[in-house]
Amino acid sequence: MEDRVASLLLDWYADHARSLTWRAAPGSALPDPYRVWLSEVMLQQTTTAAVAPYFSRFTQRWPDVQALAAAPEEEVMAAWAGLGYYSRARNLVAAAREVAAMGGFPDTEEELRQLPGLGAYTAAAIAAIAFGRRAVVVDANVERVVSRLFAIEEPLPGSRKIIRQRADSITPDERSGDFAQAMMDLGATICTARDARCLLCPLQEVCQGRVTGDPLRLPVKAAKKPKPSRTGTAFWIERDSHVWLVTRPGRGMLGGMRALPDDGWSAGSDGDEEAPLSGAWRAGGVVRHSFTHFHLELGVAIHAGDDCGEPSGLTGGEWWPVAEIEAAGLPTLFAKAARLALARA
DNA sequence: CAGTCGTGGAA
DNA sequence: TTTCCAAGACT
Repeated sequence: MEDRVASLLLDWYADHARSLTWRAAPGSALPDPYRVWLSEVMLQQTTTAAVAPYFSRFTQRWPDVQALAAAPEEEVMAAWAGLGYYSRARNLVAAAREVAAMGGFPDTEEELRQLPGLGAYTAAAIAAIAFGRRAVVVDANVERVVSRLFAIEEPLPGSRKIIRQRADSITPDERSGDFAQAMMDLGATICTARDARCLLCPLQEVCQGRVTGDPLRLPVKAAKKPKPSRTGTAFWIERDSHVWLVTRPGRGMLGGMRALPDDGWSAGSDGDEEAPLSGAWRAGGVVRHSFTHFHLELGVAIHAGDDCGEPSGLTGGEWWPVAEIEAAGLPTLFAKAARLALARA
């Protein structure tokens, strides 16, 4: 059965591959490793629809890895704003500089794995897709498809080991890049998390999950913890058509990103409501935003004393032209807050 | 190993 | 409204 899977899947892929700008046509020449790498990093935990416009902007602005390596990190971070998981952007720059110094991308899974931001999945994906190497590519799609295909009852994440073994057993020696992308397309369009459209599936005749019962209940997953809810405050301080922005510490939430000053809210505790500046404040509204592991209700406080003397006590930030706030590269949470403040100004 | 780390769309 | 989840990496 194992060797049947690749054949069935690759045949299906020839006709049903999704058309994505970073992807080569099935069976065609190997795509540019730079574009494969960039797309794979952007696609980590991120939908193709969200990635598409960012991929276009990045490749237009930085057409190759040398260009990206030469870019100021700050500009790359700002260009990444809104896409989330910002450590990816920091690692992207670091990896680009390593690759540029090496004279090009390494072409083995093991070497790729050493680059910052490349884990087991991404290294395997690039080795297979960009360099035609046989690699066992396991992402959430593959986990789901394999769990159903082999009717694996053990719940995730404990089942990862057996899933990898099973994925290895069906990965072909040739065209493993197309095979990986076919598995992901199958998981994205047919064998999805909320549906199992078995009648449309090219693997229906070999799928054990379909025979053994309800494939939708696979893979079994451990229950998730409820998200806590936190409150915090962001502060809008405007003088002479400029707003005070800070750059957040490199590590942690929204690390390295420009932001409005705030009162220290975090996943673990509410903000302390302490303003960075004395004087009168007025309420600018509330932003509700959900992160991966907690909900945040962020109040926006607007400084009313915009005609007093030079604000003292403001350090570690910069005055940013309000008219160019879009170019500041604020993460979505603070972009929402800024929008609110500007609407109430 | 389990927690941290964004965001927007779908149900 | 709330939950789930999408081409995971890192600690």
